Amino acid sequence: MSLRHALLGLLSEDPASGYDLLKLFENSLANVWPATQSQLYGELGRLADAGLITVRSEGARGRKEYAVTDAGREELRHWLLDVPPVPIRRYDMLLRVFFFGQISADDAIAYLREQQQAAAAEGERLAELGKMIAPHQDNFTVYGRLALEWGLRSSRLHQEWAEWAIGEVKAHDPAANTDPCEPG
Amino acid sequence: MSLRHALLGLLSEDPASGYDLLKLFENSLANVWPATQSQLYGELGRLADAGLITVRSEGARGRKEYAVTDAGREELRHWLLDVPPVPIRRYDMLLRVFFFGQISADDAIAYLREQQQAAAAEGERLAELGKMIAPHQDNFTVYGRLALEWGLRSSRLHQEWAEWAIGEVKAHDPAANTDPCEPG
DNA sequence: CTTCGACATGTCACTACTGGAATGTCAGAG
DNA sequence: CTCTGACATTCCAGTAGTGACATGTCGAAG
Repeated sequence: MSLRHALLGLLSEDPASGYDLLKLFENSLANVWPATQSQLYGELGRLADAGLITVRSEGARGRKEYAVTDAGREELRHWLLDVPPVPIRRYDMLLRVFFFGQISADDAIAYLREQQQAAAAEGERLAELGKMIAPHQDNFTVYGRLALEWGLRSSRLHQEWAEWAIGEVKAHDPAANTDPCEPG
Repeated sequence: MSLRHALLGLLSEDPASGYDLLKLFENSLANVWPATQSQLYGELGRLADAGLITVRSEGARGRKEYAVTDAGREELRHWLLDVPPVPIRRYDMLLRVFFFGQISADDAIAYLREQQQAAAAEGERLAELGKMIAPHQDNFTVYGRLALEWGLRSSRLHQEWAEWAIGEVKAHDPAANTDPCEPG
């Protein structure tokens, strides 16, 4: 139920509509907790039903501006301080590695190279994102940078690991010949 | 739908029953793709319906030993070679970081320290796991070690990042006093 | 005045995953 | 002979997440 708290957290900084929140999400929270539009609106409804947020005003085009209530703020604090975060470890990418025995060493290496490149691209994307966001502004941005740094380090880890893993696969099957520098 | 392929992959090495697979999962795939018992049995049924696996024999206590079919092996290869892995990025732990503005710097630092310790513990667990599994044996074990190394590096990343983040939080709020070495 | 794009919300069917309960078998220890 | 624990499967209700579709408003450009 983290989306619930993500919304509560965003609304704690500033009141906003579902549409606003969707936009805010895009280059911040979506990087650590993606959500679709339908999920977001649904959760806002449930949050309002539970009294954790309220419709502070209704604007043009059916716009509903939500604001967090005292109960909501309390719930957010409780989540931040008392609820241990659940480590989510589902790595499609690593799952495949277990089954490298089913494909050739060359195919395995090609796979790892693709992963390395994907990680590099992700690193670039995050670096770009870092340049885009203003120097500091609000709390949200300041602390978001901590998460961004995590992403940058993670991207580096992926690249280095892939490099290492390619070496391992080659060591395990010396016949593999994807390196153009070493002719047979 | 990765569980489907995880099962196909396991059965590609050796035929097994649902119960066997559940055990196999525990200290291997569960680290990169957890699954509950109900999910596993359900998926086996669907896999059999789809003709990707078959019941090769029925033993005592209703035991059904499944084996992968040619279609199943083909599906596994296809998944490994042609389907790009979906990066899953849902980090409850990082989500909370965005909302550090809602709690005190001391609380934020305490949170980061807990994360650091959790990562250290996870590292230990994986190191233990590495000692437990036999030197090499089958393909599955050999390549599983690549995933294990990823876990070890990831654990180190978490620890180092947490250390760094604590420094950042302190720099942002110099009043924070959780470091016993620097008296006020 | 029309059309287009941004604003804005809601709903639906589907899949994946969680957690728990129910049911039963078989081998070995006492 | 009985009990326990490992073996073994099935079902179910509930939640979270996905992707697509439906609906409608408003301002500005042409």
